[in-house]
Amino acid sequence: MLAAHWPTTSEALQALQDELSRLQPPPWRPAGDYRVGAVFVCGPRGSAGAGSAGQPGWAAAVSGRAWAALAGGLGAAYEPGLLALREGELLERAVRALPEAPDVLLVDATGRDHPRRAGLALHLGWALDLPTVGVTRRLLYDGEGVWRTPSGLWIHAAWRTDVETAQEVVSSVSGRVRTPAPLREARRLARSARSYSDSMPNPAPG
DNA sequence: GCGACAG
DNA sequence: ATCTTGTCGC
Repeated sequence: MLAAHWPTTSEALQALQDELSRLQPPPWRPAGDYRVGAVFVCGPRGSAGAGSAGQPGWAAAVSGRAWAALAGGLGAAYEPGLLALREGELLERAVRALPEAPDVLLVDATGRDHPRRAGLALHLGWALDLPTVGVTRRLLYDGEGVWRTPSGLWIHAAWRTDVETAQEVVSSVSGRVRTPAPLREARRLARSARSYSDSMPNPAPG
């Protein structure tokens, strides 16, 4: 139910975030051969700042060797604490387009480090019923539930994950480069989808 | 009034 | 987020 997962007003989102922060889903722990996926969304090339409601967007998700990419619409303009209004639905659709879900999903967003303790990484995990880990360049609120990688990224406990699990998951897919491999791949695919759209003729009106 | 503020 | 520019290290 996409609509119920992603409110379209800040009041409704804040109310949902308050509810999500109180949930206590069973913790997930890495075991055996587990698959780390990732999802990424980007806006139009050349756009900067907070953007605006209704801009086009592109999202891609990866899980092992499988991937999916799609074009869609971004929601509201970006506002700190309300990123779900802008990116939530597109992220969910990209992950659902995968032929098989990963065991745990990396998301470019925070988890407990949020004014209402329910950042987009946590929210998306709830919406997808999938354990998630947040990965960001900067903190949002107060650094609750985060671990800092040697390369300076912030790793966030999110849906069904604590800081230790988040660290273990990210470390298992991190190599020489700063960004964890699945996230790099999802980012590459989303931007590739954007380039493809840019190369296509405009759709006929009507 | 100013800057800061996940992406 | 995205783009540009510059700098450092391999």
